[in-house]
Amino acid sequence: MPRKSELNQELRDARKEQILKAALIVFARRGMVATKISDIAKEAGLSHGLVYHYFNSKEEIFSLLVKKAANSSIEIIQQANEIKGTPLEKLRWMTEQILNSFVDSEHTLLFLIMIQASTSDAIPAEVKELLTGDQSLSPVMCTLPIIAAGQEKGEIISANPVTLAVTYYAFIQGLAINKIQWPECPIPDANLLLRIFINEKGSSYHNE
Amino acid sequence: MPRKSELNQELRDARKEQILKAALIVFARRGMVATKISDIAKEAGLSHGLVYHYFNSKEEIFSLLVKKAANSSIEIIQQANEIKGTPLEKLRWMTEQILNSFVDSEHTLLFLIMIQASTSDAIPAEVKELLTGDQSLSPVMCTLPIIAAGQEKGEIISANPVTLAVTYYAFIQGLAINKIQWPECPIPDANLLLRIFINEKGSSYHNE
DNA sequence: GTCTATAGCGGGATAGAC
DNA sequence: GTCTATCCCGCTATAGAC
Repeated sequence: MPRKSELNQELRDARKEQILKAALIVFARRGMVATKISDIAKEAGLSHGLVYHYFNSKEEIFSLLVKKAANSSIEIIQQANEIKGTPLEKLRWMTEQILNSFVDSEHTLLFLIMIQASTSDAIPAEVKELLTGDQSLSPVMCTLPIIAAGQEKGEIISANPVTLAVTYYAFIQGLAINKIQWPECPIPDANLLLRIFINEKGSSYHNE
Repeated sequence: MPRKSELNQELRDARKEQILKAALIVFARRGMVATKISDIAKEAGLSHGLVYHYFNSKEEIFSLLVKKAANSSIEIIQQANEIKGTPLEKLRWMTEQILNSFVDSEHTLLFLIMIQASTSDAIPAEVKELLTGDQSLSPVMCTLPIIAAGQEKGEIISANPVTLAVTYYAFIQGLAINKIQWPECPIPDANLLLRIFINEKGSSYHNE
């Protein structure tokens, strides 16, 4: 492949990234339906016609962002599974990663995109399926084994693991939403959130 | 006032309620912008023209629902303040009320309307002001005195009260969102949420 | 009071100039 | 590759029949 077209490809990819980045901002703040292609174009600093030179439709752009969001959220859980430590330490590490990511707005915005995609009936079915496609990849499902292991070990209270996971993710989603309403809102420490899990009485370290 | 027009007024109000109820359902699930007047009409079982006989615009309908949602959320906090008991007992009562209301879908939907109104830039400023108008009436602000009193008493851990309140409402909002993604999802017990507040003996959590 | 028909406009997507 | 002009559909809101 000649040098020139490689370079062109890179420029093309950079432009696509630029548009996606702009789209992320406006989609997260206005919602998919309320966002006009011209909003994205204005945010990216180019004409609305050019957006269609790089993407086929508004839905395609939104869809790519949903994919990106879903991947990065699954990735964190998988990384948590790989680090060594007790189940509770894995949960703490994961929680810290997520809470830290809220400082950087890009991750928060990706979270909001995912919430929109899963909660709004206005999102086309094909896009929603990106999230529900493989049930076993849902954050709640991926987290269950860690919670169960922690219960086995006595580190985590013996409530219904699904309820615990739901509650945990409710917190995460709620915090992401809060962040957009009130960008300077105080982000709690991971330990505060983990209090819902921790079995104070039978402390983990003496219980084996 | 003659009897007949009183009766007419009642019928008129009932129709308005019918439309509002239908609007609540579709607004919550699709978002304000994505909801068409014909969606509301279809849900209410009448023609789209008739909706305009009772309301002036889509925005007016949405706005009325936001008002209703804001009122009922403030009401719960005020009621919590009035019951007798320790601060923690007030928080428990309030949490139980809210979690119970999630069983009934109308309250959950009102919650979602409020989240939309406060998070989306696509919502007209006049509507957003219904929520931000009096800062001192925000749920976080209303809850701070209860939390502070609980800390005074030693019932509640000595973290930053604003952070605690933000975390608490993040849970609540997150659960409301969860409920629409997954209607049969397990709703946690109030005591599980309250674990973030409770100062158990041997708890080593400190902040600031 | 309730319906159907339609005016009017805004925005997604495309064509074509440069 | 980038822009402007425009097609065309769909939705809000209104008009007017019954």
